[in-house]
Amino acid sequence: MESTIKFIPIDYDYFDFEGRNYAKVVGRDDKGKKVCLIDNCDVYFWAIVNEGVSEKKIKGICGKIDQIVVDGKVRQSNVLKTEVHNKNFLGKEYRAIKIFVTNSKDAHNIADEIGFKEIFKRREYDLSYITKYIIERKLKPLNWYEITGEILNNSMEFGGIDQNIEVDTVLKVNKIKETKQIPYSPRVLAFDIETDAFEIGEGEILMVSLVGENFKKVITCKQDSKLKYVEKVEDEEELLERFVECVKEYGPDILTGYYSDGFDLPYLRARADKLRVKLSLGLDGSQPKFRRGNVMTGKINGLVHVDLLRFIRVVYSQYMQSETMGLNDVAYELLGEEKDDWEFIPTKDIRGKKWDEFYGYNLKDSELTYRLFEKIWPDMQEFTRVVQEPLFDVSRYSMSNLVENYIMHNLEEYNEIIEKKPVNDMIGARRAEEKYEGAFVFQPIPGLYENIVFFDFTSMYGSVIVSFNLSRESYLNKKTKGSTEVDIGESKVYFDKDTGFFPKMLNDIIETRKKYKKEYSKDPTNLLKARSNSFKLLANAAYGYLGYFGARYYCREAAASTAALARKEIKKAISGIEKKGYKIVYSDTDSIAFLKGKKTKEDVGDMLKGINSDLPGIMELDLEGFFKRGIWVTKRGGDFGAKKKYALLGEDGKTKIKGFETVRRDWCGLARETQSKILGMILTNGDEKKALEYLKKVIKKVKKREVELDELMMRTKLKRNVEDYKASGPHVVVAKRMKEMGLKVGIGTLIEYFIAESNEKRASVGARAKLVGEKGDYDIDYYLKNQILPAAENIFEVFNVNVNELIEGEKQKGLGDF
DNA sequence: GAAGTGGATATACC
DNA sequence: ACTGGTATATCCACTTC
Repeated sequence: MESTIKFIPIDYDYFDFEGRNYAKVVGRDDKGKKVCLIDNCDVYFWAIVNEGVSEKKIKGICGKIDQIVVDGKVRQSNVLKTEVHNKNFLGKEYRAIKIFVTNSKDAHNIADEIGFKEIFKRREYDLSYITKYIIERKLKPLNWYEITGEILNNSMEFGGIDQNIEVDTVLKVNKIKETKQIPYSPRVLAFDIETDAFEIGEGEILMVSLVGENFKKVITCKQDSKLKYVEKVEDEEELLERFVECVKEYGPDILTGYYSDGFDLPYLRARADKLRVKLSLGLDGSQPKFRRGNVMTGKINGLVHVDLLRFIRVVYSQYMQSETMGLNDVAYELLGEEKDDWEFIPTKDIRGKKWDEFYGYNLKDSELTYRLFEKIWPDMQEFTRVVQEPLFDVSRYSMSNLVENYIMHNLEEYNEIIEKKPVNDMIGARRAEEKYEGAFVFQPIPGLYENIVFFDFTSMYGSVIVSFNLSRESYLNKKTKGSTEVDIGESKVYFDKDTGFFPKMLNDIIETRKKYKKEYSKDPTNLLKARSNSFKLLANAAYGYLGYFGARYYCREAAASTAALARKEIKKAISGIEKKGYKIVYSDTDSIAFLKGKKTKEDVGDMLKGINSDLPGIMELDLEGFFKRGIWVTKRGGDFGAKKKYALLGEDGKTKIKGFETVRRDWCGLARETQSKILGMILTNGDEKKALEYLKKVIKKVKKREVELDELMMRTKLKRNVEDYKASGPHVVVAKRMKEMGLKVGIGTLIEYFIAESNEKRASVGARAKLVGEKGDYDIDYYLKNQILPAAENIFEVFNVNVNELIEGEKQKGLGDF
């Protein structure tokens, strides 16, 4: 029986039946019912024919290709048919043979059989079935469709698939039609577990919390509780079973956790395996499956498992202040709320009321995760719609992957055949290429400045790429009529005047970003800001993508040209500003700072307009803001201004600190706080006297050993495994010791230590580095000479005050008496 | 044994 | 390995006088 429903695709999967591929798409209808679509699409790849090969010859080749059969271990695969089309490849038209095959997984093997000298390239055999399916059938994630098809009800089709999947309707698709978009909020369930041991599967799972809409629960096999949300079960087996039941009852579209790819989900699975319980969370009754890559990834059939940490890392981390990407810091920054306090103690020592505290802590984690998800969802949704890959993948993609998939899913309108992913030797060759020259950074003159204006180019690199048509497909081997010449230093390179698909697509992204930025200026919510930022990120990543060795559309010349033209344009803007009588203070990549002087804000606005009217293409210079004061300092051990280090006082009274030790987490808290206070005092008062008093107080405190150890801890992240270090800095020495103590240390571990006094006169810093709890008093000399003073030195140097004399107790030259 | 230098390492800026 | 280059600054390990 044929029926038509409204449908929004959420989760994509595929299966093989009688050697063919079928898509299994789970989503909702407009009444909120769960629906699973069964559908398929043509599976094919391309053989691009060399120029000048006759049609007769092409036909002959098609005939041979038609005969190809590949015997695999599991199945036999063969070519179904061939067609000849006119297609573009890197913007150029070719004759191309479309080769239809039985199974997507065998496309590569069949492509390997095609070795005719008339064939110039074989392409698109390296795409996943899901990607192909979305492109072919235009069933894009998180968009609404009208689906016509046959409802499978106790049908024997596909081996009785409809009886083995827990949805309200299973529909075999006949027709897909895009329809009016209606608002959609996914049904979300957040979860979090607490365990006995940190190592995956080593300890017992003590409890698991679940938070959804009007739903909260903690399931535990430990002590019973009067708390309403706590449900006590007999043992761990039952806990796992009950967890699965609760998830099923709630029926989420999305199951979300924080670091759940790396901890919660694999832990649950490992315990289930150990206790011989089936963790059948999948709608088809299957257990979560894990893919081991750089990081582990856990997939559940039919619902989307989202590990919030992965998406936050890629999309937000650069815009966040948090020093760690842990749930506590991230929730505090994005939600203004922290985790509950809870000190981990051995389970056997937890008694009475302590359990209730633990349950509350566990629940809070899920609550924070749930609310973080709500906060981030608009962006995740937006990215998924734009990139057009399943939510599961988009929430985990790296920036380059997001850019690349955006390109791949938008190539159809250019009639383009998709370029292949580079293979190993190609990647090696690209990585071996020399670095090209990057951004321009202005050498500042140290000093305290008043009334500073900041301009910045909106999405500068992106707008350069669009304005000058820089990309792999527009890159030319030689100069042609109307081509753009770019001097990249080592050579001159040329780009076509016809716009490539890459710059065109990038233009769309930049337009979208502008739209959100405008909305944000009218309605300054965090969310709109984040959204505008995420598109800015995508636009900026497009440039990095061009120079990334793993990119399908890698083009070093285009990347180098982008940087070269950006340098040229910002230098032009700088001299334009100077010509109007302003003094430039600083500039880095896409921003310019100068002194307002006696001019008015209107003058500045007019000047900006003038510069904008001369900018090429879509390039745009924007007013970032006015600042009351700003300070630039000298580079340590040099007598010139340090780049990428300055502090500003905004008109709103807020300070903005860049590059200083204050913002570096590998400096101790005391040095950072001291510096931050000093900068604040100097910027707000315009003089250094108060700040110097403050510094003296801090020094006295350090000398008297009145500083808490907590403020003296240094934090450094391991970027490799302990054994792989050639040089052992303090954090490596400490990490090695931690490892000997049986603690888990590896890539990404934040090593915390302080420097203690030593009897040995010339012991290295590393030899004096101690963990909390290790014996030793903090080294007064080290903290003064290597932390507090260096952090203050360059700032006071601006006022000709030498703070180094402070620790000897000498009087100041530059200040006189006070 | 002090001083200087280059490499390794981490982190920030845009 | 999972966007790019530019820049500061530390500590270690080595060389030099």
